[in-house]
Amino acid sequence: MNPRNTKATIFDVAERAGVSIKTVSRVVNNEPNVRERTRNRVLQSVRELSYQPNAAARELSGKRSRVIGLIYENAQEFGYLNDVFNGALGICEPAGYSLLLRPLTLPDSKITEHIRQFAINARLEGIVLPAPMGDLPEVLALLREMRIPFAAITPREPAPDEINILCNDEAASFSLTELLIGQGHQAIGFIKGHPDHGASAKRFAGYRHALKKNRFAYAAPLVRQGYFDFDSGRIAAGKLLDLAEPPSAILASNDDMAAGAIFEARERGLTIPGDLSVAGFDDTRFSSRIWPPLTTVRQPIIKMAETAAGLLIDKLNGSATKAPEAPFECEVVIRESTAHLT
Amino acid sequence: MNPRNTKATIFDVAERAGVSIKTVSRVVNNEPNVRERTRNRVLQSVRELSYQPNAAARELSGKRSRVIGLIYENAQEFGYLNDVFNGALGICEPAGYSLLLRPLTLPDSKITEHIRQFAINARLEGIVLPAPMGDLPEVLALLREMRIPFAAITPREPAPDEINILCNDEAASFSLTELLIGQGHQAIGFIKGHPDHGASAKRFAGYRHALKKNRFAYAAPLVRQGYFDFDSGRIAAGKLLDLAEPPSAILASNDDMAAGAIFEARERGLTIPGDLSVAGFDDTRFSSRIWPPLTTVRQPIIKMAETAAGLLIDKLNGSATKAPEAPFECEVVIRESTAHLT
DNA sequence: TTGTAGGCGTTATCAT
DNA sequence: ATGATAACGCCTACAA
Repeated sequence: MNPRNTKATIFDVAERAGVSIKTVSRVVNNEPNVRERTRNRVLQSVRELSYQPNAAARELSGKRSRVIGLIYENAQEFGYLNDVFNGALGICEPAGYSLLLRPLTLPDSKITEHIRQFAINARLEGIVLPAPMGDLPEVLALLREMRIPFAAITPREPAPDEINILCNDEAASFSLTELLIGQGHQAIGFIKGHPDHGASAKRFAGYRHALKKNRFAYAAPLVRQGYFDFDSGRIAAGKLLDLAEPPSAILASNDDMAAGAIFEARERGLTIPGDLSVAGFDDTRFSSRIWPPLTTVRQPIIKMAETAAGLLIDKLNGSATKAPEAPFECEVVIRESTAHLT
Repeated sequence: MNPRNTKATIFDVAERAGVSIKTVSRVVNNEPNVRERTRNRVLQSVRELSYQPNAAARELSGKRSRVIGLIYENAQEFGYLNDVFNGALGICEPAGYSLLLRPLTLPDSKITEHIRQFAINARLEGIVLPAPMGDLPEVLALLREMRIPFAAITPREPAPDEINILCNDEAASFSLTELLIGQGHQAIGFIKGHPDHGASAKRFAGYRHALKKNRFAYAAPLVRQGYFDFDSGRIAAGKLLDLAEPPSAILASNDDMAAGAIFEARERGLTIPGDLSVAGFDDTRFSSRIWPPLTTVRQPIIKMAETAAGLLIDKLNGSATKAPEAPFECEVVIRESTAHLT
């Protein structure tokens, strides 16, 4: 297969092409001031020797590590993370960047110190911040202070000159709520997400807007606080079902909590969706595999992660800053956990 | 906090300690031949300047990249991978190694070429192979050829001088089968795992041994092939339930397939565990969250990954090769998806 | 026990 | 448009 387990240096290429190493360097790094013919000759040699620049030498000399970090909340839904990993990895590798992962356990009072050490030790050039990392003010402040470019995936207001990827959570939540309303549900419970996550507010807002538009009175008891995890969804659903007039449908701010709600309902002998409709948010791998399959909202997470990594790399490479991305579209996925009120 | 975003070089430390850079190098790398007093003086300076050796320079000069790769099957069960990541990451970081992830999609006819490129581009010093990567002969052959040390997490025979981490799958499968037998089940269906995974054979062997020990006749129709994924579990369960004399219990070789079996049973209007008991293997995050919660087997995956990474690093650091690890213990977790035959 | 010189493969500077 | 040469920070000989 390969000539030899990689070895060719810039000198080999230069010799073979009959030029100096500096010219090779110019070509390899896409610098100007190389005659077209020369460039081609060098490129040819590069191919023939399957030359790969030595990253260590590059970094030592040029100051660029070509390493990007990805910090994430450890406890989190892995379906989301897996998509983020795949998306980011798929972009970084071909672009010649390494992606280093760093799980963090929240809440973490020393989070800035942890990130600082990570950034220094790994010589990070940039950082990808999947939700909810981009929602933490102290993290953003640290990165700005350290002047490390980052790309956040979270529904916050895009700060000028900063990369931010988001999708239309709110519109999707609105649609989902209207779906439930259309199915005849009069009392729709809502389980809020973790208050520190930007998405929580958006999803709640969509719910409220749908109620208002359809002239439903907002009933505070029908709204419960959750924290995006299974157990909190279970507890919140329990409170909802304990109500004198319990809702006939529950909209949870993510699928983990929706699964918890279904679990709780089952414990009480309720049938889904006969006695209770349940919908979630995220469309994780398991959303379609629990019984009944969950009505939910699918975000194009892989694409969002790809875009985040891509824009970050563009920035690191000094490319022109792209126009701010429009929000990505979410898609409502209707399955069997919701049904018409009979 | 930090004096300055890291900068001190070996020269700064040498000057401050009044020694040569070589002496500093010796101290930093724990080499012998340094007087105790001198060593302390150097260490002191290192601390005062919060000196961190420049990784790039180190690699360029010393040939060591301190990068470890982790290749995994992309489609795989997340819960397993998440534990593997956390375990390996938790060991690598403090030891001064970077862990680079590389998802692979199986089957992959060019897998050796992909791994070769990954190893070369990332300058890997070693590789961690979670299941089922360590079950692929061509992968092992490649790594041996390239002389890249690896640590495999899979139930294969430990080759001499190679690191292999495993747990007693077979014993656990045996226990689980006996549990079902003890519950009065006379016909126990079995869904085999992917034939290319080492664990599949072990788990099946445990099932057969339990049958034999309890003087159950082995009935081929009760054994179906699966591939560790939800759908294959669903299909296999369907065939079992189509039998003229269907089993009253099904043991699936992993939880994904067990979930598929439950799903299929539900579709047919069966009650779990009333009409059918179902057990799995892995205890993923969702095993306890589906309804009913799944009886399964828990492997200490995090510890196994930690051990794998730890032994690999020891090897890379030239430490004495540890004695081969004893298999890790699995634990049967009994939940509501299995019950006495009524 | 400690220090000196040379080189690792690139990029940057300054000529030409 | 191209090239010679000096960094970059560390480690491995080889001396002392």
